[in-house]
Amino acid sequence: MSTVEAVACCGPLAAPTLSDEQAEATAAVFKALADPARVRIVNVLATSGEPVCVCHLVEPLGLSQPTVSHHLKKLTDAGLLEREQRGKWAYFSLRPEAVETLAAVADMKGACCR
Amino acid sequence: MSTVEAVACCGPLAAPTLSDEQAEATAAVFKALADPARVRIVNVLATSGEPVCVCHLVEPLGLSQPTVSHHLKKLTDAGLLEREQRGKWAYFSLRPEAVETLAAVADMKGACCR
DNA sequence: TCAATATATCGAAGTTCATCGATTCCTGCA
DNA sequence: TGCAGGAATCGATGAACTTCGATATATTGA
Repeated sequence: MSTVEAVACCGPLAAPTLSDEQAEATAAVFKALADPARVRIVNVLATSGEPVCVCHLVEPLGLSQPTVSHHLKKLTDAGLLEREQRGKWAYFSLRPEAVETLAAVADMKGACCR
Repeated sequence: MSTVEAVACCGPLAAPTLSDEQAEATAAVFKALADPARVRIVNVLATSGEPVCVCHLVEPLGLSQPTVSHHLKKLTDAGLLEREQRGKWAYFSLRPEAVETLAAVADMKGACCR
């Protein structure tokens, strides 16, 4: 399914031309963020500034451990997160490249209206 | 369901604190963009610069008229689009306020890494 | 008022998704 | 080598989503 991360193939919403693949990838990136739990995860990682352990996400999210793991996988598959193994714990962080790309994809202030 | 438009309630991904309502609204905005057809619609509206008639969207999208209408409703309900009736035609355009908000919501360059 | 055209709504079918409990996999330690 | 604990995968269930054809609504012009 996701042989290549969506964030690496997506095109800006304001792109002059947008291929079918780019439109699909762009939608996939937004789909990765289209859930309250995943918005929370990204928010925690963005405000933390450093990698966060899975065990520190389960309780704040109020979801079961498998469900949190499921959401982390979706975000990682989309290319937004990076996984790092530290001993028996798994740490996740935002990929700086993805942060940059996402901001560029969602920014239509230049090309659009008026 | 959508008594209030999501884009009016959403909070930035990098917000220092994010209420449950904000997380939900932010996810709803991304969900509105989580489909290739809707990405295409937004792209057309962003590059067009002026309102676009529904009849000019059906053919390029390669979808049936009811399906295009469905996607336009989703985007409008989220607060991203504005509908304008011109005679028997319906014209849609990006809401400038939503363009501004979306860019701010997706921008984590400030709070995050580095 | 009636016919024609553009758009929205309805109902249905098939697919995808979120969530959980149970289980498996992996890592460090005794 | 075996055990303990953290995290990922599996299987199932119910909800939500996309898509279409058929139909309803709305607007114009005759």
